[in-house]
Amino acid sequence: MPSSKPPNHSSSGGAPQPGEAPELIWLRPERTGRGPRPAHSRTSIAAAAIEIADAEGLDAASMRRVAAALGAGTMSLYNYVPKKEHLLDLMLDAVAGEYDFTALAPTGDCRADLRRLAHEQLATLRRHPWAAALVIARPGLGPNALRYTDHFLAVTEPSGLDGAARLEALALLNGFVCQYAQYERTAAAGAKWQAELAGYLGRAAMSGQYPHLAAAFATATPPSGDPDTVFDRSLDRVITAALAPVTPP
Amino acid sequence: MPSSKPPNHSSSGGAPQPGEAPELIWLRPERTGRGPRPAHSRTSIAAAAIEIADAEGLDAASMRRVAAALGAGTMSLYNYVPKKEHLLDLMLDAVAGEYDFTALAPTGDCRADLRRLAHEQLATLRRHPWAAALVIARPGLGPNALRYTDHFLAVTEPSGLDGAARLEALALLNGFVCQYAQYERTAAAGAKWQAELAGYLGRAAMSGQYPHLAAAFATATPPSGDPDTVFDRSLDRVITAALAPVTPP
DNA sequence: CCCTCACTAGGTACATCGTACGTAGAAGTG
DNA sequence: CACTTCTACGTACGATGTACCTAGTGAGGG
Repeated sequence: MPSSKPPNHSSSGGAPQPGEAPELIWLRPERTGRGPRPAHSRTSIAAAAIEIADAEGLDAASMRRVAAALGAGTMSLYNYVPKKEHLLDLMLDAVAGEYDFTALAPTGDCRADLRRLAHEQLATLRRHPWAAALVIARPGLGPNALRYTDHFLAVTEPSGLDGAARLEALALLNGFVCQYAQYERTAAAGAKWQAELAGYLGRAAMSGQYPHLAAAFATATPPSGDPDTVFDRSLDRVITAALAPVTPP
Repeated sequence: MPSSKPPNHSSSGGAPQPGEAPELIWLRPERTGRGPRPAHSRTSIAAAAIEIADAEGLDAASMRRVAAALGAGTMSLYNYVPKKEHLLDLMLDAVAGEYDFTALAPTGDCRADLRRLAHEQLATLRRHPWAAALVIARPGLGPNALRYTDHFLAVTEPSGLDGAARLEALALLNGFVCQYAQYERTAAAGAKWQAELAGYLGRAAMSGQYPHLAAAFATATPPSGDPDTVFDRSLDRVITAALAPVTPP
């Protein structure tokens, strides 16, 4: 369609309409009003994709599989999701929509609120093991992600930090929780190879090339309590770091 | 070389040999001694793959492309790298081998050493933009990664923390630096869409659905100094968090 | 009212990916 | 020497994302 659309149509408010289609899926209207009603919605598409990804992993959520799960032809999906990337955006935002922000309403105790929020986030990421890697890789700008950001800003209001610092704190905490979820995931996946891994590490430690590693292993207490304990311990440190005033000294 | 030749070839020393081939590539010997000499080495393979990934992105480093860059047939590569995953392992470990640990030798000032190490790591991740996502997703157990771990343990020895706590600190710091590198990457990639993104966020803020976000934007100072300043500021906080004693209260 | 055309649904086709499998030959061991 | 065990590589298969094309539908302007 090289026929350039004339600059009519009074671009939608302040939206910069550079040339053709916007890159962010959130900038495309879900429905324009003309033509037949779409048979599916973004939320139903995201739900179908999430169900597949939860059950069989992110790779299983291919365009074909998702379309089939919706009872649609493969290429019909491209009317809703111009690129596979955008499907991931929809999935992520749907996951971000699982929070119950009224139950997490700010209590005035900033640290406690953040702890609860982080635990909720970890639970969500455990429910959707594929999500952590995506959250790290992509910005997340859908309506639910914005709602999450807004909630975070509300919770951290009593901290005395300004907006920018609180957004940095959000990134820090978000990153930590995702990281931890990822760690749990690889640890669970690697449990089968733990035996050969232990042998490998043991041999590496005994090789003398890694003296400090060997020393650390010698004084290690493997279990160190249940897995949530180590999360809580690190979480507390990260919250402290995130809420620290901008220029301590 | 502690890998003493086992008297019987049924079990290789302390390595648990569950059924067939080990899952970690580091558990397969690079050379068994029998048959013709391999025409390539793990390091040369990793170097070729890294060159491609640096220039054209991680997706361009396909088995075919890497094999062609080595002047080998596609399937020959599978003699060295039984799975694509393992190629990524090789690449990551080669990147981890770029550190000059003698130049980063511990000085006794734990915080300063960690700052230098983190800056070196950020520089490395900027040189190889694809690496951050992989470091987050995979454990990293090759010889160079182990050397890095050992160095980190050496540097943090004066902190007074035990081995386990220092490994947690490593994960925390590592995660933060990778996260930051990823953020830089997506920010750079999104610079083109910054205009439409700004419009989108502005409209979202004006919609009234995100009051705290709108307030934060209203008081925002976009540049906030050069990008390294914000890294340094957060890095300091994360180092503090990572080195905090195990049970503060 | 009906015409019109933006929109939807869906099929076919292609390049590219990872990799299973089989064959041919070379280097080390007995 | 023969035998074993490795390397090298071509062919082939299933899966993926998606460009392009054909129909058909239903709301808007005349």
